[in-house]
Amino acid sequence: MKLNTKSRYAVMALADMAVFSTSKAVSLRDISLRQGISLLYLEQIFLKLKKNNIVKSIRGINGGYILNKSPKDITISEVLLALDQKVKTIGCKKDSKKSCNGKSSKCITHNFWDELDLHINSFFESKKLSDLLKNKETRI
Amino acid sequence: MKLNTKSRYAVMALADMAVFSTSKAVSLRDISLRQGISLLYLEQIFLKLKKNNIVKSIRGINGGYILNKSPKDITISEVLLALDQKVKTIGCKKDSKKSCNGKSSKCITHNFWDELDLHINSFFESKKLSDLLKNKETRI
DNA sequence: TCAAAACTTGACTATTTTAGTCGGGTATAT
DNA sequence: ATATACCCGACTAAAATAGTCAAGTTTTGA
Repeated sequence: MKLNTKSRYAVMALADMAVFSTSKAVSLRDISLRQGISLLYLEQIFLKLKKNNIVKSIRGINGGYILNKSPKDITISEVLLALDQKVKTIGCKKDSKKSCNGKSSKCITHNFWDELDLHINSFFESKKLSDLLKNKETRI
Repeated sequence: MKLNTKSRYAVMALADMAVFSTSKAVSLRDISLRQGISLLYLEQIFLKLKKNNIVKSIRGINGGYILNKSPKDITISEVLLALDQKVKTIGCKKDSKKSCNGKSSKCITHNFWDELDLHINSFFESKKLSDLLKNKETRI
């Protein structure tokens, strides 16, 4: 059970932006150098962040990305969602008529997984980008 | 971010045992049929559960597995641990001298991932196998 | 005693996911 | 103009997942 690197990098990159500039454009090249994340990979990630209105882009020389909202208004939940990473612990097929594992009714552990999903997702919803910057002992 | 099926099946199977018998041996064949899980896969899973003293086995005809403790004394945490599935959200390499992403100090999001791990793992530690059986509306 | 039920174990494999890279764009400030 | 930086789809190597397979051993009931 692991968060994938794409999501982790997305959060790292946004935190970087929040630290270094909330007003003027930050280039992916700078983020790449500071955070040690592949530039090409960052492009892929920011494409999604942009599509989900978490950042906006400025093209051309001196261009880059800017946070679309204040860090205190950006939840980690919406960042993960942008990367298609909502927590989904169970594999019980909900889409079909049969609910769990081919059985006709809810499996015995079904409610538990729902509870787990809720527990994790509400954590992500409660956390804002600004919360990550609070600890002064953490550094880039 | 998903729990793997091995862990999910392990929890399902143990819940099945807790429902059907806490005293006499339950064969994997029965669990397989009731829960719709491959018998061969269950064998692999129960090997680990046994190694971690969560269940004990009885060989021969009418053999099977028995819970080693009361369902109220088995935490989900220890089940996942038996399946090598502790939650580990971040990939920052802690083992090397350099801590995060090749940088020499903690990355900006480091504490956040730690907090997340704690949040999830304490959930698993607080939940007992017996908690899963409480909802009378859930059925096999 | 002996066959069948059931556990034991390691090795193997197809499929899927992950973690990227590549190549060829387009926009824009200087 | 041209370098910088965003845009975007396609591709791929490596790892993880979700099992299966083969070849046992142990125990019990007939």
